[in-house]
Amino acid sequence: MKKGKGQLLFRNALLDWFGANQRDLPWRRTYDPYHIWVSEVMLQQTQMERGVEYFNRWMERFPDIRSLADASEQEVLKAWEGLGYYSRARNIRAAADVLLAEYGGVVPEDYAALLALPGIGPYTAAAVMSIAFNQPYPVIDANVERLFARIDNVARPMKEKAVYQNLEKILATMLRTAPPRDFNQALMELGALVCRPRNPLCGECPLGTQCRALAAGTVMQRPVLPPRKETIDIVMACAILKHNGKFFIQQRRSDDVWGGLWEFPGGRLKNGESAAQAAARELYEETELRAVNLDPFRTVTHHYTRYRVTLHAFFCNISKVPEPRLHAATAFRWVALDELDRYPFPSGHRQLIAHMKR
DNA sequence: TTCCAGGCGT
DNA sequence: ACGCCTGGAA
Repeated sequence: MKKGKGQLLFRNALLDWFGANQRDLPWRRTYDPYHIWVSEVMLQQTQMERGVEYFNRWMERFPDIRSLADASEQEVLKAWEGLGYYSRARNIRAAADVLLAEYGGVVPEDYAALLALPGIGPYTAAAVMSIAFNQPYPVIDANVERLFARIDNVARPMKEKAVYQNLEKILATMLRTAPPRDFNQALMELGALVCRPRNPLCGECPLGTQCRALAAGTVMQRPVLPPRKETIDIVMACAILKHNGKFFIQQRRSDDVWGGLWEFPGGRLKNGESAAQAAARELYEETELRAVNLDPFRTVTHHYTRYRVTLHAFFCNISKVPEPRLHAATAFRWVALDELDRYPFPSGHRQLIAHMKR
């Protein structure tokens, strides 16, 4: 991008567009720092429409930092259920404790203090500083990277050090005169609504005359993305154990995938093993309970990271009075079908529960 | 059915 | 550098 006059044109066109086109979102009603913080973390991973639903439910349940700090981790995970990346929910909860203990329950207007909180990195700290407090900190998220990759027709990955530092410099310069709250939001909003990853609306873009990728016909090749990693298929089986009308669930360790969430015992098939054999074996290895009457129920698929999981579920019983000994989990419960909703489950297990209730 | 997004912690 | 997670778009 050109310096001086070019940057001024850029900023004015961007701010005019934002003034006329910004969406009416719940956290834009007050710009309360707690609202901005939670919405930024939620929106990092969630499409806007779903994010608004989760945000509104969250604020109803945890209207302020104190109510969040008073809540159990289970309640917080339940409110986050379905969003994925559950460490983020645990981190928000942990940060609320720190804010209460060290900052009187208030979000500090201090970049370094924000950065030191669990789950807050450079992006979120800059977003809270600029959007909540209107301070001149550049925010660089994927929207901003994509927008500038196209404006400047950058042929290298945006994460490259020199490329990234150049972008930081441009934004810092513009923020010397632009209003931080509106400017940063405008960049991200334009990236989300117009300069979209697929099907960008270049005909409606207020920066079209300044876009080098548009002029060069390379919009769809920008930004340059790193090569995708291969998807790995894995097959798993789980045992839905029913005894005296209740179902056995166990809670995953907090340092593991889906930490703190609940599940039916299960695991990966070994070489040459059938799904039913794996379900019974995993149940025994994880709980020392012996399955009888294994009955195929449903097969569901879900994804995490670069794995595609096919999960075979089996109903089963046990013959003797149960006293499980846990080897893969931190707690267990016997729960009636109607009560399962109170516990947070990973996506695949929630699919199974939905089928059980039909 | 496949592909895709995306900041933080380790 | 890599793992975390999911639902919706293509």
